[in-house]
Amino acid sequence: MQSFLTLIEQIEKELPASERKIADYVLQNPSAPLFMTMTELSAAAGSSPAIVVRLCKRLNVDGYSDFKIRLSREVFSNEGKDEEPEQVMENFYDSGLSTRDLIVQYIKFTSKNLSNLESVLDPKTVDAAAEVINKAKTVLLLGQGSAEVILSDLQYKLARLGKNVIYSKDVNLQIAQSYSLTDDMVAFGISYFGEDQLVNQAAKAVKESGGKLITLTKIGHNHLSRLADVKLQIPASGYEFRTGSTLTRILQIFVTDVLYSAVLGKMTEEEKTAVLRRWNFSVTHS
Amino acid sequence: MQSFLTLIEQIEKELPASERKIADYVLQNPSAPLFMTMTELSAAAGSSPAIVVRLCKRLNVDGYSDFKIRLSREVFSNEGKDEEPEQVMENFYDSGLSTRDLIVQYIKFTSKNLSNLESVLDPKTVDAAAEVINKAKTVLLLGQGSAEVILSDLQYKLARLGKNVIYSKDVNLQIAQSYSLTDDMVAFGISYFGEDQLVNQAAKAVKESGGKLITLTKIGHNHLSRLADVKLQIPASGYEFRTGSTLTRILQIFVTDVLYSAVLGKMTEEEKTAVLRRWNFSVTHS
DNA sequence: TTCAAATCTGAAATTTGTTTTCAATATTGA
DNA sequence: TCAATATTGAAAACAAATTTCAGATTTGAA
Repeated sequence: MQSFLTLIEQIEKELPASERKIADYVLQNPSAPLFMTMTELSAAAGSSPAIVVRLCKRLNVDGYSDFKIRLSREVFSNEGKDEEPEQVMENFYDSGLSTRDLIVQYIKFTSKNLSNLESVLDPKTVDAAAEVINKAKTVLLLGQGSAEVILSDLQYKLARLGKNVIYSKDVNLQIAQSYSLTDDMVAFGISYFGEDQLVNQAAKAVKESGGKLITLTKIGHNHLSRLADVKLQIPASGYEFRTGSTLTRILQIFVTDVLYSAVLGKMTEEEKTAVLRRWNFSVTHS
Repeated sequence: MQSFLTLIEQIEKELPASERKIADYVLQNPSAPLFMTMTELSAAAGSSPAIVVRLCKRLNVDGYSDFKIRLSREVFSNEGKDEEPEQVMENFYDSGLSTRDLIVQYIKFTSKNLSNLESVLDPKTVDAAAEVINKAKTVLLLGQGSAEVILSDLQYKLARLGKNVIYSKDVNLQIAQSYSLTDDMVAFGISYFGEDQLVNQAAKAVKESGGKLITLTKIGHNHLSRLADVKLQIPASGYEFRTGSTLTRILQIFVTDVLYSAVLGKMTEEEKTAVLRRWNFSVTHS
C-alpha cells in the first residue's frame, strides 16, 4: 500500500489550478477533511464540490467517503510515530487545548508518570512493607490535608485485609496514639513532601515507642522518610504546582494498590477467602 | 490507541436487541462498515438505518461518517501489530508473580485502562459539566462508601476553584440538603454502579427541587446516571472484583482532574490567579 | 399483578451531502 | 487564428444520512 498522501504529492504539480488548491489544502491539513463535508472542504480550499469529486476520480478512489477513509488510514497509521518531545502539561489549561486534546494529553502525561514509577518504586521495599503489614495486627495511619484522601482509601484496603485500622483525621490525636504503639502494630505515614511538622512529630513518637514505621513520600531526602523503617517513594512531578493536577494522588493510590496486592500475595488460602468475603460485602452497590 | 472497539464491546451487553445486532456485526467485521452505507450495514446486520444512527449517538460519535472514521482509525492503527492476547490481571495475586512483575503488570493494566477512558469519556460531556460547575456558586456532593475518597478529593479541587462546597459524609443529611437546592447550586453524585439506594434518593430530591445534577458512574445503564443532566462515565473494568484493585478510584480521580482543568480553562485571568493563590496556600507542606 | 412511564423499533418524511450534467470559459497546439 | 480539448462551477438529480412519529415493547412503581 503506497502512501496516499505521497500519491497526492506526486500528481499535485500537474493538477489543474482548481484541483491543485484542494490537493494543497489536503497536503497541509491531512486530517482536516475527515471532519468536513465535501462542500466545506471545497469552500476552505477556495474551490467547488464538483472539483473535489473530480480529484477523487483522478486519485482512483471511489468517491468522497472512500477518499476520507484512505486519508484516515494514512493519518492514523502514522500517528504517534515521531512523538514530539512532550513539553506538554507545562501550563496546559492556558494553552487553549480543546477538551478532547486535554484528555488525550492528560492520559499521556499520567501514563508516562506511571512508567516513571517503575524505576522509582523498588520492589524490595514494597515487599518489605507488605511483610511488615502482613505480620501486624493493627495499623495506625498518619497524615493530614490532601493525604487524607489516600489514607481513607488505605483504611478500606487494610480493613479488607483483616487489619485493625486506627485512623483519626485529627493529627494531634494521631500523635497521642503514636506514643502507645505496641509490638503487633505498625504505623503508616503519608505526606508528599515529608515535611509536615505534626505528622513528623507523630512519626517521632512512633520511633520513640519503638514501633515500626512505613512512609510514603516523594523521592529524595525529607524528614519523614528519614525516620522510616520502610520508605515507599513516588516520583516528584514538578509540574504539580503549575498544573494543579492531582497526579500525586493517583500515584499514591497506585502504590497502596500494589502494596495491597503484595500483602495478599503473602497470605494463605483461607486468609484470601476471608478477604474476598469482606470485599464482596464492602462493595455491594456503592 | 486501541479503544473504540473496546468501547463497543463494553456496552454491547446492555444494548437493545436491534442495536446489539449491529454492534455484534461490527465487532465481527470491524472493517466491513468502512465500505458500506448505513443502509447496507443495517441490512447486513438485520436491522434498520435508524438504529445505526442511534448506536452512533450512544457511542458519542458525530454520525455515521464519524463512526467510520473512528473505526478506520482502530482498524488501521492496529494492523500488523500482533498484540499478544494479554490475559494479564485475571487473578494476578494468585499467579505467583514476583513483586517486580506485579508492579510492571499493574502499570500496564492501569495504562491500558486509561487509554480505554479516552473513548468512554466524552469531551462534550466534560465540557458541559465544566460549564455547569463554572456557572454555579455552590456544589453539593453526593455519595458514600468508597466514593467518599473521591468526593473528599473533589472537595479540595472545588474549593480551590472558589466554589462553596457542601459535603456531609452522612447520606441522610445529603438527602436533606438535596431538597433545598437553589438556582446557583449544582449537585455532583458519584457512585460506581450508580445503584446506591440512598444516593439515588438524594439525586431524585435534586431533580424534584429542579436542580442540575452531574453524575460520575461506570458506563452503561444505571439509575443514578439516568437522573443526570450531565453523565460522566468511566469504563467498567470487569476485573475489579477478582483483583480487588482500586483502578476505579484512579479513573475517578482522573476524571475529576480533567474536569478541574476544564473548569479552569473557562475562567478569566483574575479568576485563575485567585485559584493559584488558594492552591499555594492549601498545599504548603502536606 | 396492574398500570403508567419510559424505551425501543422501523417506516416514512425530511434534511443533508454527493455526484452528474451542462453551458460558459479557458487553454492548447496545429 | 481557430478548432479541439480541458477546466470550471452553478444547478439539477441523486443518494445517503438523520429525524420524526406512532405503534409495540419493556421496565419500574404502586
